[in-house]
Amino acid sequence: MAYLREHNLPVTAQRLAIADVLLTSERHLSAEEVAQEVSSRGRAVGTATVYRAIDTLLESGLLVERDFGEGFRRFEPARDIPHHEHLVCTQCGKVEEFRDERLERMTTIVAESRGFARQRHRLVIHGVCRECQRGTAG
Amino acid sequence: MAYLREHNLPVTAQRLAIADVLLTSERHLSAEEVAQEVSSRGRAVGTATVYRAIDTLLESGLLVERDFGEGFRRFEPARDIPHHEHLVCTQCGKVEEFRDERLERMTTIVAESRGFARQRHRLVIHGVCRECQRGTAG
DNA sequence: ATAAATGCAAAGGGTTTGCAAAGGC
DNA sequence: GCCTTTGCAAACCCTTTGCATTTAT
Repeated sequence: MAYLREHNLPVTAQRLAIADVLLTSERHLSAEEVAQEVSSRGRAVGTATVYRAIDTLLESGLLVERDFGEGFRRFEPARDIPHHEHLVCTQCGKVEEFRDERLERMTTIVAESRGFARQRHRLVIHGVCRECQRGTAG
Repeated sequence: MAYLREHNLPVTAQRLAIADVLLTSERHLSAEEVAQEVSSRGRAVGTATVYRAIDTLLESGLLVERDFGEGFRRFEPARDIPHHEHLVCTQCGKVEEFRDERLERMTTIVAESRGFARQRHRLVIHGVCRECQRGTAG
């Protein structure tokens, strides 16, 4: 909300609720999940408002968007972690994050060896998490 | 077309044209590009037909789908290459492929260290290709 | 009071589906 | 002829946009 004030933007109840849900979440939420969560906390919000608030948060740099190839985007708070990769469970959808310096270097080397000026990369590993491996059916 | 016969599926002109465009392409085509290319070769096809033909080709294993985060899928023939990564130019859209054994191993190790049974992974490096670096505007 | 945010609903892009017509077998 | 494929259009999902209304400042 400091951001909102700094930019002379109205601090509305909806924006605060949406920002709170998104920026304190431990999970990677979709826009729909944000709307549901905000609503379940007593303050219903329209889909458009969620997307508009997300845009603002993305511009502010407080939020980061992810694409796990599901056909829609997910969002996570931009914590202190500069860059990290994702490990996604193909059964329960759980997402774990990890960081790997070697991978950073490797992508730069590969890019340069082919004449590309590396900008960024995206690695997603799909697998079955420990819990889902135990219970055969979840 | 051998596949079609083997599975007792009708060999239609549309399916052959779509398969020909997709399986002989050097580029990573989108569904729309396939439709355009087929049409430009004189045989107009409906969008639905393109998608249905793509489904068949994906099931057959002759075609592989890719997601470069553009909001739609691209397809490439499943050549002999078992698995490879992608290097995408953020200016002209050119896609280069490369293979890296270390990356394969690395993803397995990372996944296992976190209790995941690795299934697959997806790495896309974004950058600016040599040609686009030369000409400032293209 | 002004200027912006909200919410609804309609529109948009990519993809899928229903069904009558066309076509391979 | 039987059965599948085709093609159109409508439907679908996620997201964006238009516009009247509400709200923060």
